[in-house]
Amino acid sequence: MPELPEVESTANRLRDGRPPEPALLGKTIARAEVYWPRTVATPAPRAFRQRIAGQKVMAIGRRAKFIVITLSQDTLIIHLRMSGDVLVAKEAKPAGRFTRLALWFTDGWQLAFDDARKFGRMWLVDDPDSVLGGLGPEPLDAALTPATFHALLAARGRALKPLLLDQAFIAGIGNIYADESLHLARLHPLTRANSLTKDQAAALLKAIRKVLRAGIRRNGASIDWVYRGGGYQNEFRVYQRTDEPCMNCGTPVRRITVGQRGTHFCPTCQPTP
DNA sequence: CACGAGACCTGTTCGC
DNA sequence: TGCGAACAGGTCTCGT
Repeated sequence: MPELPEVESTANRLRDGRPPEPALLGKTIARAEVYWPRTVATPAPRAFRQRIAGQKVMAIGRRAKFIVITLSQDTLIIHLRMSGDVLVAKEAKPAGRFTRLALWFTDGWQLAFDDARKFGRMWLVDDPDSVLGGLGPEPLDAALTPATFHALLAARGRALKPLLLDQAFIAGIGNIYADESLHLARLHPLTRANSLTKDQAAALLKAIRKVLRAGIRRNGASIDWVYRGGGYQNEFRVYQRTDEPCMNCGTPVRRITVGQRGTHFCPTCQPTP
């Protein structure tokens, strides 16, 4: 489901609250229940329940597509993968059909992790780097300059689309924002990374930032039942617009498969390399 | 290192 | 209406 903008929006919602949901910041976890054991990547579910009880929520943020919840002792890291969602509800709310894990706070609220496809994962670790250590740079971090980005691209012979999806290369971009970025930058998804000029690399970075920021502004994209509340789907340039006219030139948007992912592009604006 | 295929999972939508 | 195929905001692992 979620990419950087959706995870950012979700992390903000948990941290600050979004009526009627209260903020989780400052709450203390009373207990946890694990309904689908594989949801907890580490430690084992039993140890997870014991360790997390009594810990207080000190901070909530995002790194790549991970929600990072800093607790008084450990760090709770959540990845929603394709269909995960976190819901804050009153204690009385029973576990739903898709609830894989729940945390109850001492003040009577609960955090439910729902995930139809069971791909989502959680880690409770004392060193967040043990989970997040291998990630590439944050695309919105000003420390990533156009020159640096060009150098990173120049070192890779891969096609742009799979490279943008590689979280070790750059963090947080998924299938939607990869396609949207490449269209905005007018680059074909199969263009080799090391063939980009300095200007093209700068344009790609700029496009990535523009679509991610627009996504965040709209609270992410909601394209089916999985993630709700976003509005960015109304601004899609190519994603899920197969055969519809390109907004630049009117050419029908084409859909191909790249690295087993549906890939949308305009054959005119993004000519074959 | 690059790349494709298969796993992990279940729900919705599409085509006949 | 029914039924199978295709498809889905992700990532890991294995073989070439």
